Amino acid sequence: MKNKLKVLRAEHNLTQEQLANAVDVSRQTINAIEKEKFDPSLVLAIKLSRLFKTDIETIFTYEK
Amino acid sequence: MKNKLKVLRAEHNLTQEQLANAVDVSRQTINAIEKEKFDPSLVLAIKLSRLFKTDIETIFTYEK
DNA sequence: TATATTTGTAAAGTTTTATTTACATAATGT
DNA sequence: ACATTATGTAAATAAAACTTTACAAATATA
Repeated sequence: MKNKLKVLRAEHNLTQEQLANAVDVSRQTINAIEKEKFDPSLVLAIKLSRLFKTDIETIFTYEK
Repeated sequence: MKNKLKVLRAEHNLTQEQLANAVDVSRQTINAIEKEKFDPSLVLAIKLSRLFKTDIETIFTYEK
């Protein structure tokens, strides 16, 4: 799964730590998702999509 | 988190097993999600939303 | 250049999601 | 009533998401 987290975060001028705090996870979790080490849980994906006011699938794209 | 899986599945006339096969998980996983024992992964939520041709948040509603 | 901030990463541990096997109960069909 | 199909549930295990601590490297700023 690919994601546009890093770009969205940059557009919103947030550090990984600020974003982590905003969605209640650790900074390392944000970093790991940006680096595509793993996918977020559904709840975290929903929180991120709400924060960035966009659809989950605009941020996270799963092919096939 | 709440979900409308059971209703959607009924509307589409699918058994838990058929739905499980369609989205590549075990029948017990579908049952557990319907019974709200746990939330699906993001990938599974996406697969379900595609199968039922609706948004993730129409199926899964997370409050607050 | 020196300092502070931000990012990348790693290891060990916990929690959550999903699997397999198995069995009991409920519902449907003959 | 009996057999088949569908659902609920449980235990043990595996895999994935996430945490904490910690440190190195990159980037920005004084």
